Amino acid sequence: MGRPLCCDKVGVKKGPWTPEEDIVLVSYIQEHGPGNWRSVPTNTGLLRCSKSCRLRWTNYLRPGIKRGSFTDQEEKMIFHLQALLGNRWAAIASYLPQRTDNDIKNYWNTHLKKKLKKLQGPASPDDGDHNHRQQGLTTASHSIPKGQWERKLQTDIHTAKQALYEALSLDNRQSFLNETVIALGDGDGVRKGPPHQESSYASSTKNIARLLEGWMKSSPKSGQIKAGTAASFANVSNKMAAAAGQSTREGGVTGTATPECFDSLFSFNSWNSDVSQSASADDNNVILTPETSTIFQEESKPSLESNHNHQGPIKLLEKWLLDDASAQALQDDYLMNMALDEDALF
DNA sequence: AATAGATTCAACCGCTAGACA
DNA sequence: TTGTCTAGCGGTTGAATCTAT
Repeated sequence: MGRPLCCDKVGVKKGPWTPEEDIVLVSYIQEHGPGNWRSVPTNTGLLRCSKSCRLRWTNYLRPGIKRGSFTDQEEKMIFHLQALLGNRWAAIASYLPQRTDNDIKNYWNTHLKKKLKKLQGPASPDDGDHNHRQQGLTTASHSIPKGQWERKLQTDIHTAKQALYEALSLDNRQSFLNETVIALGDGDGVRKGPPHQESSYASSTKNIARLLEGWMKSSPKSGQIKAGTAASFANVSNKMAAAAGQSTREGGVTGTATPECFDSLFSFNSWNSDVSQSASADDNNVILTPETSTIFQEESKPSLESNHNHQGPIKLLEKWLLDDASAQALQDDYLMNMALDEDALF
């Protein structure tokens, strides 16, 4: 009796999620909360492995996710954080509450890496993503197993500090930022128009609504979607229908259509959390849900909470990273002198 | 208009850490 | 201590889409 495979190849669907599947998943999580992913496929009837469900939730359906182009500040933060943390996308994502690690990773690989290469001019044949870091860190994530490279990272933390200091030093910092901003704003850094996925998804949201109407009339195939899900599913479908109508009415399908749909879908306006507050800066693309607000506040970005509870250097660093205005106040001398003790960071 | 190459990003895969028995 | 299981992470892939010719 081997261990039951998470993604049993037989009978497990792969590939892009359909809107119907999304709704089933959202409905289920609305009702039961996230977690216990292993039971999700069983309880919902979704032909997906638990991993796939979790991924879909965390990367796409989870409330508070902002989609669409990254702001300059977000890009700067990613630059800084990547320099500081390396390719630890989940850690980086914890500083960008509205972005998923997958999003940040993709954005780094597709946009920022190139910007960085441009900034640096002709680079070594090695990966550009590590070039700006100190040699001590360069190969860490490539050739050293995770645990070991963590240790190496700690060993080399002072080297890293120096690298960061140099990058952010009084003279360099401004120019670094300027260069960054210039490079990031040089046209191709600006996304032209909404991502196609969003519009296609948005339009499909409308389709879901229609589809669901039919679905509600002729109840789902038994076994396809479990009974417990059906009630909230119906609720969701009604709201989805309204949302889809709204997105259609509001001047065609745009890049913001999806969040609007979801926002309307859950008629949620007052997610009073740090996440939503930070989201409010440019929250036209934020997906928020209501019932989930209490559940998800804690769940959606667990690391956030712990980060916010952090005191000391990491807290200040966080402030520096999150608050452009405070950046000046937290200059290099602080960065150099702050107790970058390994325990605080890792 | 057709095609090829480039780009994007959602999803998958494999691995690891942590919890638990 | 050891083995099992689950959740989570980072790297990679490939289909969809865009852009250039």
